[in-house]
Formats: sequence, structure tokens, C-alpha cells
Amino acid sequence: MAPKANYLRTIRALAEAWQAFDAYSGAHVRSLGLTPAQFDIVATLGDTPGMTCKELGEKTLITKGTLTGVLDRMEARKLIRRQPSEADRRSIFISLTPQGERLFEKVFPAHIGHCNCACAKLSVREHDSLTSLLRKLRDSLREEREAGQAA
Amino acid sequence: MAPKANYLRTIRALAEAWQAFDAYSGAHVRSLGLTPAQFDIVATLGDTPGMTCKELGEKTLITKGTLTGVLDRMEARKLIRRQPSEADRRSIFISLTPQGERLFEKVFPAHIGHCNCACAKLSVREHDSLTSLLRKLRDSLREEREAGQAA
DNA sequence: TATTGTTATACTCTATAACTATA
DNA sequence: TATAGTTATAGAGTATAACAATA
Repeated sequence: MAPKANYLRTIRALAEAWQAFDAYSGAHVRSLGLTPAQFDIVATLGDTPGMTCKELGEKTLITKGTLTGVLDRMEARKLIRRQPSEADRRSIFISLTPQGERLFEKVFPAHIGHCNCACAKLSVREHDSLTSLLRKLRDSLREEREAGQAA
Repeated sequence: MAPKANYLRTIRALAEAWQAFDAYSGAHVRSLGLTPAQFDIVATLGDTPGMTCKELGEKTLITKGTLTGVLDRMEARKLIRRQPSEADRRSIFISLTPQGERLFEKVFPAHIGHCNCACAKLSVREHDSLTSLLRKLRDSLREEREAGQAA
């Protein structure tokens, strides 16, 4: 088993890498007129036919009470649309409006493009390796969380 | 040079791993009576003699206007202490109170301990590899950001 | 003049719980 | 009874700009 210090180092490295990315990209997102939560939603809805509030909340980790408010502001800006679900009339289907789609298409690649150069210092092999290790970590964390919730 | 898709995949993996960690640890942090920003400050001040507001803001990415409010609440709870700097009388030195230190000592290992098991699925070699790749990415992002700010 | 930190403003996000309408 | 989403409430973080004291 790995010594305890390893966990701490890994998590600290993850936190620092994320913080660096966040600092790097946060200003850019805001300059595009979106809050982080709104960007999260645009990025989640982009390239999908849409989804229910419930699904959207699960993917973005925004709780349902909060989600209503965030969606209200985005609806007022005509970025998203609410449609009652036909199958289950308790459900509401959220999707990007054409205007929201355009924003996604403009903003998301611009955002990624903005971040490209910083990643260019890693080789193809390093990218692959980092990605697969991160996914492994992510999956462990998710499992752990689900196990904790069940208990 | 790595194909464009790699950058996107890496960042997405980073975001998902962080999101998974955040979901996993956020509830725990809150259960300890701290908001994420407050935990950030306790973790930053822990095991240090303290630092000025300016340094603290730089390390936590909390802007100075916000920092005042966060520190006010923590001071009211007697977790931190403000002392005028002797060297530069514009500066204020922030440090944990004994009570804040105790919270750090209790909370930080507990937090890390809470997260240990999820990381245990990675081998020693994978931890090392992931950590060093994350640091490389972090440093690239930091450089890139500084370059952007200078321009 | 520039910098450190505070104040003031207005808004967004957050957790939580009670509520409505469906199922 | 349980679930999907809204409403209501109170608090906390956020950006921003104007401000005081100091350098």
C-alpha cells in the first residue's frame, strides 16, 4: 500500500493544478459575460439535445434550489429554454436556445483555445498518461463518494 | 506537437477529477463548520507563522475586497488574528489563533484521512507519476497566466 | 504617485426547508 | 408516499470602485 504522504501529495498537486487552471481560465470566462456556474451549464448543455433539471444538477453539482435561480437568469438572457417534459409532467427539459448554442460554439472553443498553449508543454505521451491517471483517480473518488452516501 | 484534442481531453479530465474530489470533500468540509473559502484560508495559514492579507489573497485567489469579509467572519469566530505589521504600517499580518491552530490540526488531517481511501487504488508508481505530471501542468498554467498578465 | 487594506454596492451562488404538482 | 421543480430565507462569496492611511 502506498505510504500516507502520497495521498496528500497527489491531492495537493490536483488542487494546485486545478487552482492554476481556474485562475487562468476564470478571468476569461468572466470576460465572456458568464459566471462560473453559468459557464458550467453552457458547457454541460452544449452538444447535447438538452436534459432535465435533475440531470443537469447531477452533472454540474448545482443543487436544485440553486439551479432554479441560475436557470432563471440564463432564461432571462435567452440562453436556455425550459420545456415541460411530455413523458413525466413533473420534469422540465432544459436546452440551449439558438443564441445559447452560438455562445457555446463561440465560447467553448475560444476557452479551450485560450488554454491550449499552456498544455502544449506536455508531450503526447504525457497527455495520455496524465489523462488516464486522472480518470482513474476520478473514478475512485466517485466510487468512494457513492459508497459513503449509501452508508 | 500534440494534436488539439489532447489539450481538451486533459483539461476535461482535470476538471472531472477535481469535481469528483470537490464533491467528495465539500460535504466533509462543511460538516466541520467551514465554508470552502474558510477552509482554504485555514489550510493556507496552517503550519506557517502567518502572512499579510496581500500574500494570503495571492495564495488563495481571493480578491482583497472579498478577503476582508471572509477574515471578518473568521475573526469573529476567533479563528484568525489581525496584527498591524511593524515593518510596513499599511500591512496587516494574519495568523491563526491557538483556537484556529487546533482546528487546523484537527480538520486538515481528518480531511486528508477522509480522502485517503479513495486514493489508495493508485499504486505508488501511479501516485508519483500523476503528481509530477500535475505539477508540470500547474507550472505551465502559471507561467502562461503570468505571461498573459504581463502583456 | 503607488500600495495596503477597508468600505460600499450590487449581484450571484449556496444550503436548506417548505411547498406544488405530479407520479 | 415519493419525486421534480419552485419558492423563500438567510448567509456567504464575488467583482468593482472609491476611500484612508502609509510608503
